[in-house]
Amino acid sequence: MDNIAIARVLREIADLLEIKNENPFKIRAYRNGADIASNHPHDLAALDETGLREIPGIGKDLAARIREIAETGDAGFHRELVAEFPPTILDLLNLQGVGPKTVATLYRELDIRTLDDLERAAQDGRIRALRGMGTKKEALILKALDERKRFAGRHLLPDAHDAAAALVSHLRERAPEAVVEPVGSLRRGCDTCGDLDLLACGAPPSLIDDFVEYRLVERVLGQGDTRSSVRLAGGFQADLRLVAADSRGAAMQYFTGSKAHNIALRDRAIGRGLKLNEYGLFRIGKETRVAGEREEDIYGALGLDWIPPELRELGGEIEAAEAHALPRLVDVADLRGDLHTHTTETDGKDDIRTMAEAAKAAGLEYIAVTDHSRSLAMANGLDERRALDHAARVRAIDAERIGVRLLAGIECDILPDGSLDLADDCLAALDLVVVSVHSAFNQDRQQMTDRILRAIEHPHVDIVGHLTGRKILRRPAYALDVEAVVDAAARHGVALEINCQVDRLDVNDVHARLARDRGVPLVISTDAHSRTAFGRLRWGVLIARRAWLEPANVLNTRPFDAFRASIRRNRRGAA
DNA sequence: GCCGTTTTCGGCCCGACTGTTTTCAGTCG
Repeated sequence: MDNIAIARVLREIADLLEIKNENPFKIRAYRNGADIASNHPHDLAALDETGLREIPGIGKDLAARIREIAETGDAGFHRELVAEFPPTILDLLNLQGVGPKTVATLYRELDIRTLDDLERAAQDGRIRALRGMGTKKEALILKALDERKRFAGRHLLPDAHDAAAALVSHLRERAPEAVVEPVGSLRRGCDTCGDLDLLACGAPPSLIDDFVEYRLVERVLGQGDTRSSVRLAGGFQADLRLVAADSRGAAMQYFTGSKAHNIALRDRAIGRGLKLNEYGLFRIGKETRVAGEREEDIYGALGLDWIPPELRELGGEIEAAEAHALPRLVDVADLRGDLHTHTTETDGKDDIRTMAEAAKAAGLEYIAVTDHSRSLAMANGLDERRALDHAARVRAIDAERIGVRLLAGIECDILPDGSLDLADDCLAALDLVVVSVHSAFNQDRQQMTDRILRAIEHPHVDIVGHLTGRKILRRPAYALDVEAVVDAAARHGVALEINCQVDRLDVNDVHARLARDRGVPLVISTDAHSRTAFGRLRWGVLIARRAWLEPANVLNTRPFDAFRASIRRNRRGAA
């Protein structure tokens, strides 16, 4: 049982307890446990009860449940709940406007167990007959059922950025005197976004009208004096909140989240006789305001350094801020090179020189040309002869000193048995070797782990590309013991890539932070297949920032010569 | 269910909006 599977059981317990109208704090404890499990870098199944209880938020009961799930695949407590309620009713919870109380009523009064049951009941007019419900609620349910079919789930980060930017500029035109900006998961740099949260400070109330009249609004979910939610064409939900200009810092803090970070911060406020909400930080009793205009002042009044949004996930940032020990996070401007690019020699769209010029225009000092190897036939992958000829062409252009330095590299396939796709003498003759998995994704966890470990042990390997193979919103990562791979990378001085393809962002923030903690160097690379792709370094940088990476943790922040000296093949005494 | 420099018991984050109600419960973020 991996952490995701453990998290799923805990989350289902929380949802079912909520439908059962149990103690809300018990529900929160389970939900918190699920969050801890899904974000924990180590396998919880490998920890004993004592080890589990050392994790804040995991106590006696949760530790026992997690052990039980790890050993048997399920928990007796979970089975008892499922016997009480059919698990299919959890689907109902995902509908906009349907919460646990409604689900419980629907099940108790009308024996509604599935989305189909619910649709029939709404169509037959049986919902409106229930106490506390009416025709509007019934219509809302039908609407939510319809939208669920069309807009499922989350969106890629860059899509969310584009949609938010267009909406922000619409609002800024209507209220030039106001400060309008994205908050929420967008500001925290999460790798997917569920909705767009926008904050407007010092705007007239009429901005709410301008918001709901935006040309892409398909449905208004709610509209009041200070906030509104809409559904946009394309599936985004957008939320706008208005506050006075002098509450901007408090509101930004509040609406940036994360939820867990905010709860911890408000808890800290209470401990100091203060109350924190979106309008400011107040002294309880006297109701005087201590801070509110600037985020820095909110954190400062709570005895903390200002915390960058990407770190606000309750992953130790509050303790670090208290100790003045927050990292100086890596920034796009720190990056000097890109170590994963393709050309027309395999499946790229542009030739070596065009890619080099584009990298230079993007402000980079060096790139590695890393076309595919032989076994990726679909991409016209290179055999040894072509790889060396291609390397000679790369070096010839580099010798012209065109303003960006070039490394002759390869993205070499890791074959299913863990051997590499090109001969050792060829790999030894290149400047940089990135190795990646492009085949046999369905190997079991042990096979895949052994496969990648074997590749890392190969003396000519410098970097592992897109380690987990995930395609965001399309396919999950393959089964892999990431911790074992990270430890091997640390032993052999191999770097891990943060791949900037917008649907990869692989490794993710959790794994990158684990790598940092174990002393594994990282690189942030575009995997560019055309001259337009260098701009996407910014997405990888967000992952790096969420992983607490400083410039020193990222090899391609170094100048060209220092970078070359830092990769495995060029280090003295490298394994 | 978790937790402890007020506490091993008694706390646990906060507010806006909607619909169905005549004062509030449910949902959401």
